[in-house]
Amino acid sequence: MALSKTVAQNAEVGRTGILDAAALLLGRQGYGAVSLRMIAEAAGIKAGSIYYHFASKDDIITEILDAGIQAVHDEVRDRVAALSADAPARDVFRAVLRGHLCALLEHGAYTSANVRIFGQVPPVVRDANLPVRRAYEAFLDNLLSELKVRDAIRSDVNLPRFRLLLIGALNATLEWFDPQKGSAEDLADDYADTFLNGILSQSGDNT
Amino acid sequence: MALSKTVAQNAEVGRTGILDAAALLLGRQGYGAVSLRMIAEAAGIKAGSIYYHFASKDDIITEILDAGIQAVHDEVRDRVAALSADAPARDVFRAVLRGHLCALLEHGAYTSANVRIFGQVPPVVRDANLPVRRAYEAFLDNLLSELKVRDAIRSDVNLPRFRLLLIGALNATLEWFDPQKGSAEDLADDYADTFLNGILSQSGDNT
DNA sequence: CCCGACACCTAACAAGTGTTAGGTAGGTAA
DNA sequence: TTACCTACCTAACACTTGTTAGGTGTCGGG
Repeated sequence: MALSKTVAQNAEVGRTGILDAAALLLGRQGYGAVSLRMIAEAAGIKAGSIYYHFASKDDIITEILDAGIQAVHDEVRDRVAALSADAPARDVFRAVLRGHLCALLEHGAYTSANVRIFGQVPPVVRDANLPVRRAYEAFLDNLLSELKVRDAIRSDVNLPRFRLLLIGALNATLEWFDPQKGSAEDLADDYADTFLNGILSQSGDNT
Repeated sequence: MALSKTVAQNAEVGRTGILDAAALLLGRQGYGAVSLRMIAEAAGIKAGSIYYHFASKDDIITEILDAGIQAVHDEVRDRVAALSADAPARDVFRAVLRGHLCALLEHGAYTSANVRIFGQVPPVVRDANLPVRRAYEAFLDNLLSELKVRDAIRSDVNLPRFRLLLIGALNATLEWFDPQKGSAEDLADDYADTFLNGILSQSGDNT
């Protein structure tokens, strides 16, 4: 049966083929709407065959969730590392937002899947994803507190809470972002300005 | 069968009893995880009986989604209307955030349900909810553009985009907010300060 | 040539899904 | 009393779900 290679639209097969197909479907349709038979068809195989590579559906989900976080984490880490050690706070903050948004919006079926389905999966799966998630959060907290020590961020800003605000706003872009109406990097820069400077005009009637 | 009134924990019965039970479950477990039999049991009736009040499961969902948006819209509108016409921009903005967050986090099984499941429901149901959703968005856009005309918001702020950023950040609080660690109003004020002033320190090394 | 190992398939399983048809108890009105 | 309406219940329908057991073809190594 080596002739039926180019089934459907997915050239990749095997373990990674299943994961790729599943991530794509989950990111688009959500956890509950995607069945193993859908994943199998998208990957070009039959439902039962999935169990040769994975022990259960939750097994697939777990792996996708972890890979999703890891992808953003890596992207952000690399972009920040590429800056010189004494880069201005503005540039560091921009790099974080650019990395997160690009990983989420441009590449990253896994990242999209994570943001979309994390709130829908059974508790067991969610818990399995927490360590990777916590690692990324800790990374961001460290980065932000460095900026605070440098006196670039106001001292009255509650950092863990701001991190939640930030990630929430960034992940929400997934619901409406349209790559044809502007790049993810431009959006990131715009968001960065808003977070850094606020929306209040300096000259206004502000008490 | 008038004696089996106080079944389970739900005193309300009939149409609104079903809606209340469904909203509570949907807000906690998500769309895919909640079945009609679960809703029925929580409402103290049997699954088939639901079809006396509703034509389908999607019918229930649609009604809950609409009520969820309407609740936030009303709360925000009332709080803003309670201010004097020439109230400072800061206060108007605070009122918006307080209204939205209180409706979402304190009262409002319907609101929580909306935020949680909107991304998971079938397209037909989502489309049915769009008009109410658009009305709230238009209301916010009007409010923000008034503040801009008053020269309280910087002229280079892209308002529709900022509204998306704002709502995204507010709705995301649902995932982590814990009422025992602080009130929704305090959180709203904190968020308002961040959005209005930004996080950048004035004295810093900012180019 | 034979032997496994690999990567898949077929067919079925029990359980759960939304949904429907038809029945029934209790109250109201004539 | 009779008739009717409301608000439920029972029992089943066709279907989908995750999962499993056992079978099949292909391929490289001995």
